[in-house]
Amino acid sequence: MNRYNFKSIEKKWQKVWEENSSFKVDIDLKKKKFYCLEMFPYPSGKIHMGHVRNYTIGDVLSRYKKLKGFNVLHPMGWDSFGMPAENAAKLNNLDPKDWTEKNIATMKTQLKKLGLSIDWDREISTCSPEYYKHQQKFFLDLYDKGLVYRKENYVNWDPVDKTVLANEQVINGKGWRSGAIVERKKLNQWFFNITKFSDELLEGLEKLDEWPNKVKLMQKNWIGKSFGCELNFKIEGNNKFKEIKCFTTRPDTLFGMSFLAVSVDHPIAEIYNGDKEFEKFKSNCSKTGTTEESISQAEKLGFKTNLIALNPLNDEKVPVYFANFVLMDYGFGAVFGCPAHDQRDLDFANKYKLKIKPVVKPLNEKDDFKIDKIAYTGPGEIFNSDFLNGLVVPNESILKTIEILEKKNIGKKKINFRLKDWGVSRQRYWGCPIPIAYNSKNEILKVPQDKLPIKLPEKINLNVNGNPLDHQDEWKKIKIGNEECKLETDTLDTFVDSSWYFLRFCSANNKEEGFSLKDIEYWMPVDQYIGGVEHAILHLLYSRFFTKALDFKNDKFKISEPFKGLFTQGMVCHQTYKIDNTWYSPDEVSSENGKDFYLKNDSSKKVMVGASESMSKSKKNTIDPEIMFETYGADAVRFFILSDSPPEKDVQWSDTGMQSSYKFVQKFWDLHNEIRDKLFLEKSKLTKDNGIDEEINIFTNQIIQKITFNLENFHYNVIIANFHEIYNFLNTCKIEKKIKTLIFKENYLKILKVMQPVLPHMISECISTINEKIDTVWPEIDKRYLSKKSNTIVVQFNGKKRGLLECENDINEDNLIELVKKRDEFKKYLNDKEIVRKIYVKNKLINFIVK
RNA sequence: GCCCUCGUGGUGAAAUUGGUAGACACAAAGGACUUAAAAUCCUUGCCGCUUGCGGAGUGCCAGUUCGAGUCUGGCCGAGGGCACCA
Repeated sequence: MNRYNFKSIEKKWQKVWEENSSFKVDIDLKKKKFYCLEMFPYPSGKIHMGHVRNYTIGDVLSRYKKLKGFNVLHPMGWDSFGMPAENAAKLNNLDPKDWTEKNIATMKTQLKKLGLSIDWDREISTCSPEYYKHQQKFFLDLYDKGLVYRKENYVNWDPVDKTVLANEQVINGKGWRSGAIVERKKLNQWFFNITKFSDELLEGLEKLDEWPNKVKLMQKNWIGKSFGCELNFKIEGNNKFKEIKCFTTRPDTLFGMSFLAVSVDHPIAEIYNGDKEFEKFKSNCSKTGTTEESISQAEKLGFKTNLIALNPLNDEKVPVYFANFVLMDYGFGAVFGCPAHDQRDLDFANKYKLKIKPVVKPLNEKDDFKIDKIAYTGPGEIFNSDFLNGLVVPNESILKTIEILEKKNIGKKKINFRLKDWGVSRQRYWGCPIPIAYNSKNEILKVPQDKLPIKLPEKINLNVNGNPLDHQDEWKKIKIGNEECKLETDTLDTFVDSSWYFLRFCSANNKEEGFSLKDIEYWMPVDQYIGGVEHAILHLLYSRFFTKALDFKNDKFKISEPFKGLFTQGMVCHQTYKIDNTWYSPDEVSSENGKDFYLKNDSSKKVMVGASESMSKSKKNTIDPEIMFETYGADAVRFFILSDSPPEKDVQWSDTGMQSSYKFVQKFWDLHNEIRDKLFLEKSKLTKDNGIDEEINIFTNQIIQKITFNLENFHYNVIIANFHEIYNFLNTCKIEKKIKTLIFKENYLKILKVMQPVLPHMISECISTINEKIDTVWPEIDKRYLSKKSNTIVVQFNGKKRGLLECENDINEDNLIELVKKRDEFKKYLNDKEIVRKIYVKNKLINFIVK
């Protein structure tokens, strides 16, 4: 038997694809385009299983669409600016550029080994001046449009990475990369005015019907639009502060107000400058901080001021508190407290013995409706509220109240967003330089076009405090007009790099422009974007913003959303192994029975088997893709990574699963060779056999139908099951000696074609061993074979399945009933019984209701 | 606390619109072939009794329906997101 040698055959086909530029594409107006894009990798060193899964999914889709006749753009590049390069370089005295380029070379080789259908002529790397020079132009373009500004403000300062983090990059009060506790620091920073597009970004979500709802919802919550009312409260007790502004979404509960709460960062805090008690309270607040869990448990705390606020509706006087649950950066940093209808306010009121006056009662409640420990936030009607009484909550009450408040000049309608502007300044070397300079008066000047790009200096000393670029005095010098100026030394957040790379792929080799309109008009939007859900907010929201920012004040740019379809794949998990606090990798442990694990080099040491978790270097539960390619071949790895779970869910790596995928490849190859001998060799005599031909026609068309459906719907795990069905069917045919007809041969070719996207190397080889051309056509489905000549009909009595009946196709109800009555096994259900009702579902089921 | 998603055999999972629950695989047990192993193939997989059949069965409890994994309501559990966001 001729064993399948994946090593030579995979190499062979990868070479063929490379030499023929098989996946190189250009605009072809005669063809429909399909732009398939997977999130590009950060070149950290080697690819990991997450990449394998991500790129396999995209590759199967791309190859399928190509066979379907689409002009498929499937590019790859490198998100190559960023801190790991700088940190690694610092540590080992290297240049970030060298480190990055070496990693790219390694990972590119690895990706090629996976057999991806990439147009490598379009490869891009964001750290190359060829890429970032365009980004600098876009920065200036956005600056001209007023979408970029500089302001001094408090920033999230990561003391380990010595850089500024965006709000989104602060997770639980810690830097997303370093894990260090983030500090507050005042700095001059560059901002993108993403909030200008708050509404558009929100509304755009509704049109993205090929995005997972989960992601859309996360973005919606992140943008956090709320509708309410801005209110002015008169303040007594201090000459300087006569008024405090509040934002509320529940103006209709204003009659229930019993205190006013402001943030400790509110301007009125000035009154308490130097007050020891207040300082103590303030530092207490910052201890509970703005960070999650700890805070959610934290008690509601207040600091009573000497100020009095007047309820604008009835001049009722209420106390003013500083409160730890009010944040300065949302609304106006002040809220009115209505304990009856807000749980936080209620907890606060109970603690400080403040009045609790209900003003909303559920319908059908009496006027003595009382609030105890739980605030009432449900629907109902307004009461205890003078001229607001009787309004229906919430539909009528909020709008009507705002109307009334506006008429009385007390407040006005207001829409508030949670979204904040995107701070893009980073005090790092390894990023895109910001094309801005400052003259001696510290005025902001754009770097003129003829001085672009501002290239990063190379081979500089990175082991300095703060931003290495600050120390590059020569590099900083730039002459603008007649003025000696200094370059901005901040570089751009790397999320800027990835906010437009999908446009660059359309014109990857255009030296003059970042993209050409002609190219993006044809290729954009990305038809299918595939990546991890961890980018649901950051990257995906920034990319949407950047696209809208380019579109802003630009009639020629006609794209408003970059990604038409989005698919978020799950993670690759593996069990973890641990002794005490030391992690061990899967190849350091072994097990005889699959339950108890011991160290390989010391079998007396029992290993604790932990939960299956997402593969990570720190837990050492990783499997190296390259070792898998070498052991089992790329096709088998592709097959396995798709097989076990639906792609949107996490998948558990399993050695036995991997081995069985390998076995599938081997046994299919063997079977193929037998089929080739029987059907495709010159000496083989093909016959005609109506029974066999019918059977193979039905099977082939049905399986192609299933595979096509599953491809279109990302049910890739089911496709693998379909492949097993194919093997099982063909193998049964072999055993039953049915592989001998001309029709069989035709069908077998079709079957090979639909298997090609998943197993491109082996199937290409299979097709070439039977001297057939690998054409670019996905087989048509012959619908005649989708409906069978006969059907298995379920026979039910009173809704219970009592048997099956094989009937001719489209049998009419009366004939079917006759058939059922004839059968012995059904007689016991019909004897002495009256048929009350019959439900017949054509070709599927008949249900008798009997008495 | 709020919002979202998901609960199907020993395991990973299938089941386009309500219409044969458990496809396909992994693991296990038994068997066939073989001197043996590998490979391959077959059978079994909840409960009850004799082959055969009957019963229960998709987290739990109700409901709608001739018929519910699928629809509705309530509960329990797991995962994810957001957060004192007014």
